[in-house]
Amino acid sequence: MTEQNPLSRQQLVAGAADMIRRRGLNATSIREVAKHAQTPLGSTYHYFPGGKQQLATEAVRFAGDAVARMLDKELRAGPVEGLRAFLALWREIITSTDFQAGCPVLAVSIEEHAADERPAVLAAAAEVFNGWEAQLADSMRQHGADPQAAGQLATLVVAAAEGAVAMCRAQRSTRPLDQVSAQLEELTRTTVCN
Amino acid sequence: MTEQNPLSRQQLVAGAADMIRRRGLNATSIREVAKHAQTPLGSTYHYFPGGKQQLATEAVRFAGDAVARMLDKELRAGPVEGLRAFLALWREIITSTDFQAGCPVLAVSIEEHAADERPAVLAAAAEVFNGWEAQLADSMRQHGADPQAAGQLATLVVAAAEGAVAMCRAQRSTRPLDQVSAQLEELTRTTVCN
DNA sequence: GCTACACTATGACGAGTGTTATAGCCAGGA
DNA sequence: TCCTGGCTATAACACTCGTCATAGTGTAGC
Repeated sequence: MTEQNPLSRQQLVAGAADMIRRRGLNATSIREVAKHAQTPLGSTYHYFPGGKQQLATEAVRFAGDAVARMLDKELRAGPVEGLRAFLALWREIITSTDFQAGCPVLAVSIEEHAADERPAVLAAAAEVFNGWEAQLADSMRQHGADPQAAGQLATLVVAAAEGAVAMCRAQRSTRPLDQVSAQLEELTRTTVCN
Repeated sequence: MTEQNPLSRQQLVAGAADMIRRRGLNATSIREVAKHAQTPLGSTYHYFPGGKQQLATEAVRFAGDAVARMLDKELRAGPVEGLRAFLALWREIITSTDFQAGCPVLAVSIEEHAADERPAVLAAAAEVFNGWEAQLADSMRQHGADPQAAGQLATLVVAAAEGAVAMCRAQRSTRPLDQVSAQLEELTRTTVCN
């Protein structure tokens, strides 16, 4: 078996994303990511010469792309259906892990970085957030929503979903996300059918 | 000077809260908290025999109480004014720290904990979130809002604010919070004057 | 005076961290 | 056959971490 290199690489990235969304960036060590992916520690620095920074950045992009692909597919049925799928995805993540996992993009956004530098992983997180927002807003606009209102609502959707997921983990309850979901759906419905 | 003991203790708690909201719980070491508060490391374990767990728990409650007191005061002018103050506080925190600081309660909610245990710090975070929600919801109800709608909207306010603050840090821009603020204000206005 | 006790100073323990270096493996091409 | 180069194995470096123990300080109350 020759070309299992990219396979190991992908497992590393996926494993890192999974650990980051459960424990946060700082508590995710390269050693444990490698062990979890059954990959030697040395290979990590072979695949990711940029070290932890690069691995984390790719993990954020990986998770962001997975959600974006799902959004792209579900939004074809309309903005409300896409929103519902987006919220259902987060609900599935927190319930299927017994409130242990959240969003790796959020996790990365609130952790340490020196005052003067702007780590690549933060920039990746910003891009992911912007991408989700753009997908949701575009879909609303294509269904007759006021362009500015669509942009604002898309931001609210992402912010409320991310915040609600964190609150669900703290309270060990899906109530925050469920309550937020009901209101976001209603808002989207009225914004689309303006 | 005899009774500066509680002063050191308070500085430790306040410093821990500040570091947690900037770097997260895991990147906040007791050594650095002690150094920042100009307190010996040994004193930390004198004041907080429960170790890091206890210090973090008190820091979360400290930060939560500070916001709760502010909310209590500003909500006396009405739900919309209270909401405005709530959102302005977060805006001030992120701008005055050049997007370095966020919410310690959120930070603590998304970090590591073993699958079987439920750390005290997580319970404290849940209480803080519930407290903010209750304050906002009660104020809306006292101003004629539908009880159930008030509860839902209060949850949305806290979730959206927390999520928006994190997004602002990632994007180094107050835009997410500003857009979310406009919509939450509008929603609160229409919910109160039902 | 002197004891009691809140607090400090200091150092150590074992464990874990990111990162680097070096030697070794083993399939593919010449 | 040899050699090359992607990958692995292993160990080490120089930290930092939470926590504990122990000896020492100084002030308050008797």
